[in-house]
Amino acid sequence: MKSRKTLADVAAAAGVSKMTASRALRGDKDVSQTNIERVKQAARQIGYYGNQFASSLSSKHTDLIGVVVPSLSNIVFPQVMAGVTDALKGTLLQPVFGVTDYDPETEYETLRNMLSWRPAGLIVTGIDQPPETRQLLKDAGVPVVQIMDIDGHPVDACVGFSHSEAGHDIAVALFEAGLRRFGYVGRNLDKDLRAAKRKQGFQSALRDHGLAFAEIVDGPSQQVDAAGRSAVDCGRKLTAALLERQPDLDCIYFSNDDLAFGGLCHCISAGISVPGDVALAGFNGLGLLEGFPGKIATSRTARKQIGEQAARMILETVEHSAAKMEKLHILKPEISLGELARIKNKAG
Amino acid sequence: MKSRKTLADVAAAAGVSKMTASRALRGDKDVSQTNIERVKQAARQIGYYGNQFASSLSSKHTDLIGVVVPSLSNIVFPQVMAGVTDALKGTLLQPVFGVTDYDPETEYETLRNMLSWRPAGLIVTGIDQPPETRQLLKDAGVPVVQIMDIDGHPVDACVGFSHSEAGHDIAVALFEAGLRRFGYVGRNLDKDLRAAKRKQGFQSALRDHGLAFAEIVDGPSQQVDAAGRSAVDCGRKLTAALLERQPDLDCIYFSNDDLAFGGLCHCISAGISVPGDVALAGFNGLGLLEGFPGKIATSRTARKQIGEQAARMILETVEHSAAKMEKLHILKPEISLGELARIKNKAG
DNA sequence: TTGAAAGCGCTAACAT
DNA sequence: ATGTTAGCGCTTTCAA
Repeated sequence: MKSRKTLADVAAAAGVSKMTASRALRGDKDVSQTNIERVKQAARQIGYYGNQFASSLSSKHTDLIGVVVPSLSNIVFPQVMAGVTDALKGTLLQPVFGVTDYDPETEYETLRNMLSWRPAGLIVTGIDQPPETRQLLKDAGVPVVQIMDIDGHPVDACVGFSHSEAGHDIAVALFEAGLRRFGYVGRNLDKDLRAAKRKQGFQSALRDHGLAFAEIVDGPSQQVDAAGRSAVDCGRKLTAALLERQPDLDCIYFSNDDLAFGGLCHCISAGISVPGDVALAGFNGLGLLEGFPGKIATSRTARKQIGEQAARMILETVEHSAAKMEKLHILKPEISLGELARIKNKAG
Repeated sequence: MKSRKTLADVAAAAGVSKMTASRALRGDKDVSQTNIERVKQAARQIGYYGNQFASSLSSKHTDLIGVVVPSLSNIVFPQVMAGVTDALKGTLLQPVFGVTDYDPETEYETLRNMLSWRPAGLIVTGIDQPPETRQLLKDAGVPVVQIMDIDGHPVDACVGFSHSEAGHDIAVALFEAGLRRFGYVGRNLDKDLRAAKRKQGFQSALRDHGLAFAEIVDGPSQQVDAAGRSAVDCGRKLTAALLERQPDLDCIYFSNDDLAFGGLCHCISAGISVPGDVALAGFNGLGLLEGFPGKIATSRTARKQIGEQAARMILETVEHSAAKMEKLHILKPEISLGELARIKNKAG
């Protein structure tokens, strides 16, 4: 850290005391108009831009909101981050992002590190942190919002929806559309707990109708490669493998839209009609699906809004200092059946 | 910022002085093994995790690397961020991200704000910052690496490639594959300077062969909507519009892969053979394309590697303190013609 | 409306 | 190997 212009330099240049300079720059009242201008101009002239360390150390106060996400490879999380960023725009707070790679140990370390920056609030993805991490969050002494999942016990506040319910609901919708022979394509389920919950919810709904997945294909849990390949491609390959083993499926549920879209790509290449021969269902409602509108059923998640809402909840708590934060905010995904809806109506 | 455990608490709990506690926690040598353990255990027991403000203020040193990207909606930038994160993993440095929404004013403010955190280095997307921003970067007194573009004058170091050359090169490759009637589909060109450079390079190459775009379609420059829709969808619609006006095109160049993929989706739905009836070319080499391997020609950019390389360059400068940083690192995109290559060989 | 003094929690530099 | 002293640059508090 190179030493640079300090408040003292500004004060000297403006011919006032450090305190007056400090007050003028922060917009404190009780500073004469003359001095405000004099100080601000001096600051600009000598290229002064403050020192957050000194400021925060002295004031015991920061404007940082720590945001922890599992991955940057899945576009969903950058979208959450964008939501947080947008909601914080124009406020004094600013987000600081951390990435865990779906690794609990990394998550713990990331949080410890964030706490050493004394953030004004914390937004953490997921609700199933290990005990030690939960303890860290509880003791943090700042508002904590867990996002994306509500199936479990939040440390404090929580924004998201139930993934097992989401899986359950789309299974019901697909069943009611007349589909009976289900297959499943997933990936990374050992680490992606929320995807696992969806699968489980789906299975439970099938059980209620005396059904089960006819076949399950699981992809590798390794990260996407450097070029970002793989999610769609993986879906394509797994779908090909699944349909080879079980050609008479009438519906495949995927752990997300990327995989489902890969499945669609396979079907188109192989001349399989979708959803006529086989229906495909994914999860998230990504822009990807707009390429073939209505071809893939999905649950549209409000991920950007989740980020916004979480940020707003922290904002409120910080501003009203009293803990008036709502503890639970559900943004339930909306099911979109696409072309299946027509088929369903015809059938019904 | 709530007041929490301090070094003094740890020292008291361990029965040593603050200095010994400080040294023990930071892994300084010249501390007895007994005390190291005593202090570390005391720290864990009382839940101490340091105060970066005090530490950095005192030591005049930070571990922060500021990383500024224009957008989170375009998966390319999260991939760059992932590269930076990976390269910094295991080092003492850590990234802090800022987003500009392609707005120069926001970029300036973001950088000012980052500088108030006295980062050890800065990674900034793009090379065409306005004069005031350039000045800020020059005066920052920390290593600065501009990424993704080398067409211009870097403030200091630079990692990326020439976009005009990239546009030029793929135009040549497509020309040599026998294509002659070119159309163009772009979006956001007023703000995305690099996309504009590619288009310009493409046009220049066409001119060299006495050709020009037969038709150009420009999409809206607004951001993607909340659900992340739009990039692929926009490509689909623009392609439909373009082909309606100019049905005899034999190739369409898109400002990126998302749009190109949308174009492919349109062609498949409309029964247009790709690349037989019309060839499509995009830019980036996204995972998207794996859905229909080889259907879309593209320039594969090494965006994750660019992030990694930029981070490594800053690491080196920081570690060797002397400015031994290489000033220019080119990671040229690799052209992939896909199925066009076969056609080309047949033709040649 | 302004300024002087004190101290935030830590570490560098100098003792011992 | 350990402790003491003196700040880092700012803001809070109190006095004028």
